[in-house]
Amino acid sequence: MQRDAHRRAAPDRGRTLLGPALSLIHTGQTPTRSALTRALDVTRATAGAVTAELEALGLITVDSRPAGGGRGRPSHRLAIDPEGPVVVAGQIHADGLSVTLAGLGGLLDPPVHLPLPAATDPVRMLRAVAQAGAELARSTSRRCLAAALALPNPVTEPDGTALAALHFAWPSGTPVADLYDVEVGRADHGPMAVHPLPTAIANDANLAALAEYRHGAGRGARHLLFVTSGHRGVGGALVIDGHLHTGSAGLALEVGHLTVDPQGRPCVCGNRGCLNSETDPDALFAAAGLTPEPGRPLIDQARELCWAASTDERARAAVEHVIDRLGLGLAGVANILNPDRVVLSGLHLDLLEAAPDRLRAVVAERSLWGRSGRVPIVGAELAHGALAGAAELGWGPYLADPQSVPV
Amino acid sequence: MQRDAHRRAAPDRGRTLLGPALSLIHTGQTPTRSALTRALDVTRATAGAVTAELEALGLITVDSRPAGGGRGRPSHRLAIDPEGPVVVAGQIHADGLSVTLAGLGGLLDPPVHLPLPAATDPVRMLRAVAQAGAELARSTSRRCLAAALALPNPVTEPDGTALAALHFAWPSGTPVADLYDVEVGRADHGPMAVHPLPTAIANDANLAALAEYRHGAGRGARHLLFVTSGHRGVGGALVIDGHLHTGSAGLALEVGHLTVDPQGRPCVCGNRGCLNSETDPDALFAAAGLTPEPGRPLIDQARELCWAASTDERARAAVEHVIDRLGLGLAGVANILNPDRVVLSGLHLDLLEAAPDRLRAVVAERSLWGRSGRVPIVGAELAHGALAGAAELGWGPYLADPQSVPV
DNA sequence: CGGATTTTGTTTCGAACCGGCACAAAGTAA
DNA sequence: TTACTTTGTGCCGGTTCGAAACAAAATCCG
Repeated sequence: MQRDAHRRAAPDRGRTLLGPALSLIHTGQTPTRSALTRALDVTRATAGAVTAELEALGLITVDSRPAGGGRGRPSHRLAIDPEGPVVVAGQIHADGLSVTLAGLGGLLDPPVHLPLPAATDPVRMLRAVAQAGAELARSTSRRCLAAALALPNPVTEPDGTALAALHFAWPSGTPVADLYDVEVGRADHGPMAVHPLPTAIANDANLAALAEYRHGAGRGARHLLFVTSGHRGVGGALVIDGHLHTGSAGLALEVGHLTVDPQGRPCVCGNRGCLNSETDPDALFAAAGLTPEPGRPLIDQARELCWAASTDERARAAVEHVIDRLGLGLAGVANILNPDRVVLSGLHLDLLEAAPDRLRAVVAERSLWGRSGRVPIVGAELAHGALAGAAELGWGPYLADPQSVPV
Repeated sequence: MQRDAHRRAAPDRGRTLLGPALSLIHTGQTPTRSALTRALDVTRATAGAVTAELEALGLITVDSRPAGGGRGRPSHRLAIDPEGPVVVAGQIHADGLSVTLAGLGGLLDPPVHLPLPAATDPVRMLRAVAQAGAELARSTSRRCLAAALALPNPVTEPDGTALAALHFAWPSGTPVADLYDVEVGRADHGPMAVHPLPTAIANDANLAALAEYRHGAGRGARHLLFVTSGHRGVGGALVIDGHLHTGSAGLALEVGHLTVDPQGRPCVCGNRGCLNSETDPDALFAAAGLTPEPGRPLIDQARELCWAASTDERARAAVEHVIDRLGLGLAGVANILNPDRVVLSGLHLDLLEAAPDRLRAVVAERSLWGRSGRVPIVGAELAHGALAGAAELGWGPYLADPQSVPV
């Protein structure tokens, strides 16, 4: 008679543990109640109550069939509810806009890509993202809880203005957080959306770092240094014990203008040999003595040059030239931050894969403390790191307090 | 009839709030129960219970006479009990050993200074510190709760071994934490000491940063960058939201070998123009075209050179030369960490005071984000920062859980 | 000077949250 | 089948904190 009963009333246990418990399930670390008991260091009774509460909130499901294993009573698998709520995750990048829906567990729907609108002023671009997200939200039966956006520019905190949006000539100080909130408020996200829909924005490198930390190559690290390279230049981010360190104004880890070759190429900042100008596609082509074909995206051609390093002598030499400078920059930052893992993305990931041993050797050579300073350098694992990070940003308040999820 | 009653039994409130409350009183932020109520965001009832518990533990006193002020019933001042427990704080530096007793509130007894023993092997130096501390502990009627030590070398975590103890030729990897614990265990700290006396060690720059954050020039900062220069070279430390960031192995912020002048002076690390070799006393004298007098401590002469900058043209030029390089290094680190305050100590403090505007201008010029990157640069306030930090280290467990203080 | 007002401190009660324990459930091992 | 191991749940109680009423001690103001 107890089977298929109505969802039980909220238990009198596990209120403050809901957040940590959901975060563990969200990152795939605790597939069973028993694992939750150990990870949270609570009694089985408490873990059971927490599980029941999360199930009642419609966030997780408990597998009806036991998952066998060793001796003793088998545990039931806990999983993110595939029909649970979603957030809208968006990204603005040099090529256009990307939008997707994201449930818990780091699971993204296949992203929708839109070309850059003809007018790239802030309001119209943010409106395009908000409307594309609203369309996705209307198309699903799942509740929509938030809309979050990744930007290719530094974002100040706590006011949420964008700085130096080079690609789109946005004025520095554009209040992107406020503008996006307005546009999301105007767009119709359908009857299943929370009203008003909470919004959040952050820098794409920071968000990609957060996503890698929770669902990708950064799992299990304590201090994760993330470095990426793309159209905009070099972006860095630091995750400390699960929290992004964005500095007092959101401007930490802007490592693009670290000097790695005093006699190097000139940079827009006025100096020579910045990490930006020494490890971007132009630097790679210059080192190879080649000129990129006009018309095709520069970043794609640079990646092909990396892939050619195993067969083409000139490509190999160019890759090594750039890698030596990247290694200097990474060692400098690692000596300051002493991370226990470094994750590379973008063009830096292609450089790493072209000559992993050389990059690791250069960094180790410049690390101050020998063995203690030897830090693992690995590649990013997520295909859409910034989008996945935007999803994390949107989910943030609900992961901290699952009871704030509307019924 | 209630006056001078026995200390009341422990109340049924404020157990988990004891630590935060004591920390607030410890840092002088909440001199009254009413301020505690606001700072902890609890009810007056809870703040009152917390206060009573801390008083019962013998850690604080409540002033019997009201402290007047505005309207309404006056509040009673809360203060650290001057007869409360102490910890032994020690420091090993190039000139010798320093030891003192420290109560809560950042209050140090006048330190006792000892010359370096003839034999500078680890065991004998640690024994000398432990015995000097034991003598102090025996001489007081206050209970002694811990012994903590500041070392001039990088200290790895969590194992507590010292690296590169240049001045004393200690082998890299010396297990200082274990050795000090043994020596403290052997020394007699008197009948009022906890047995066995807990011990802790850490790097002096990190500890000085922590002390400045809690009791000195870093009060109120969120992200504090601390940089000091002394006999050993440059030491850095970072406090994030009240916690030291020592990196995954305790080796963060070792900024001495940041390159600030590619054509600069050679450094022991093999490169040229490291922050160490460009801002140490030798660099200052070289820039002035002077040779220090033999016999007198180099650091003292360098400080005198800084003080002479206002009157002596050659000293002024030398100070500005060094300051320009120090500014480059500070800007580089600040661009990575985005702190909201920079505190300078040691010779760097003398440089700052000799030409504060120039140093601030150099850093601002090299900061990436204009106004947003302009960070206050101030001098350290504590006379014995590392010793005060060692006291903080020793008090740490009790600040986190005041109930662990033995009755 | 004396009551009104304001602010602080205390007492009492109850709610929320979690551990301990006993028991039940569901598998494996022999 | 029996013993054992491990997992899940119901019940009790303890700890901790908030709400509210009350009490206390000052200033304000007529």
